[in-house]
Amino acid sequence: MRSYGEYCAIAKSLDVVGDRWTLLIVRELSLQGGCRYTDLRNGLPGIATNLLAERLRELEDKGVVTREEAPPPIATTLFRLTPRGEELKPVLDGLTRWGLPFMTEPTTDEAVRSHWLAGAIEMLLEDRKPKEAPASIELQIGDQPIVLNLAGRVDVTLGPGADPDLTITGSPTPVLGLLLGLLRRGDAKKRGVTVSGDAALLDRIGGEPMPVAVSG
Amino acid sequence: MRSYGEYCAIAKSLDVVGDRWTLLIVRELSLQGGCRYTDLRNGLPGIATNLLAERLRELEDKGVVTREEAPPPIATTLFRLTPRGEELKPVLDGLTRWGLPFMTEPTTDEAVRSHWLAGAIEMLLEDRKPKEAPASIELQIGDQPIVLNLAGRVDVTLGPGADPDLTITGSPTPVLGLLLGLLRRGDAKKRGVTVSGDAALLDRIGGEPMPVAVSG
DNA sequence: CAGCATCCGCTTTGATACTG
DNA sequence: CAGTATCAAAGCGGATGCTG
Repeated sequence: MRSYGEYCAIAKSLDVVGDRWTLLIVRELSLQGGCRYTDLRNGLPGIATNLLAERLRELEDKGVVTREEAPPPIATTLFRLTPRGEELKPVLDGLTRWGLPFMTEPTTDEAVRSHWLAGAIEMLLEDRKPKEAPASIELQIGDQPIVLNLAGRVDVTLGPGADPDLTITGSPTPVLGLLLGLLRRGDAKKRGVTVSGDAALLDRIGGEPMPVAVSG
Repeated sequence: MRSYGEYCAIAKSLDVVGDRWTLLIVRELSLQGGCRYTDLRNGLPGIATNLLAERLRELEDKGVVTREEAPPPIATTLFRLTPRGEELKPVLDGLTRWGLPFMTEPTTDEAVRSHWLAGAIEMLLEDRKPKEAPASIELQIGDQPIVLNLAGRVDVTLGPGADPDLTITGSPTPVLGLLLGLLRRGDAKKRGVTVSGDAALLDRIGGEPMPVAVSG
């Protein structure tokens, strides 16, 4: 990308991560940790493969990403954020927060990936009864289950959980609305959400009040 | 800009503010408040005028910017951030922080504007002796003076201050280094910084420790 | 298959000139 | 002052092909 040529910290940042796709690549690496090229393509539907390769090279040059040539047993290249790259987390969090109001029900042509939602969920939810016994909630909303582990704080992992205490199934918006306490259980049910297990756990979690679209 | 088509808050944000120049336009309006078209052009050296016009229209459509047709006595259009636009501040702050390490001495082809630096300064500095009498420091580093008003907190304004207690002149990097406490007064002097007035005020201000380039 | 590189048509950007 | 209009250059998207 052509530099803005401004002696300004914001412009300098955008000189590095302001290109199309670049911050989304950082998002992938931030949410998923080390990724293979193929994992990245999967998490960035629609990116042209040459662009992905080029962006990765640029990010490597600029010290945001490292390329790890894994030894024989794995035999694949792993891309990873450098510490400097990890420092972009506050920027990603800021964009996540700001973008939440746009998260109305996904249209049919929109890609949905569980790990994209996992980041937002982890940022937004808290364990309101941190002294109670650990418990887990499994969400069925994307391409794979999302597991919320409650144990003083809310820890989010992907993939099927071992015997969750509560399972929630439905489309993204009302499920998120239910989790955030913006939608009552009855209203969520009307919008196709299924709750099975220890529903009391819903009162245990919650987020700061915010006017997100998921409530609408 | 073509939408990323992802059901992800970050991608949704970038669908709105991810275009080239867009966040810098938001920066201008955030730092300067209401701006005329010409003010924006001035704060965005290098932008093509058709692009500025197009971006402003898009931002207006998306509810980030409003256009105020001022009445006759002023007879000019004022662009302003909406409340939703103001909510981008955390994103701008995140980018400011992340970009600071890139702020080595500006090259000759880089534009320098005082108000770009003012935002970073206000974010980084604090009044460490909030109970002392109010005082002011004037910096001569950009296209216009920057005044730091110390009164429990550090308030930054542009334009010449009325009889500042301390005046600092020099090139941006060492002046910022001096302010942040990363550079001792002697070292700053060696790098061309002039300090005149109540130099004790330098101990009154300071920022959180951070490895910024201005120290180098 | 993973990790690219190349080619080509389309869109976006940049530079400049011009206008109410 | 606040924009349009125009056009060349750069960037992007999509398809395809190559290499270990």
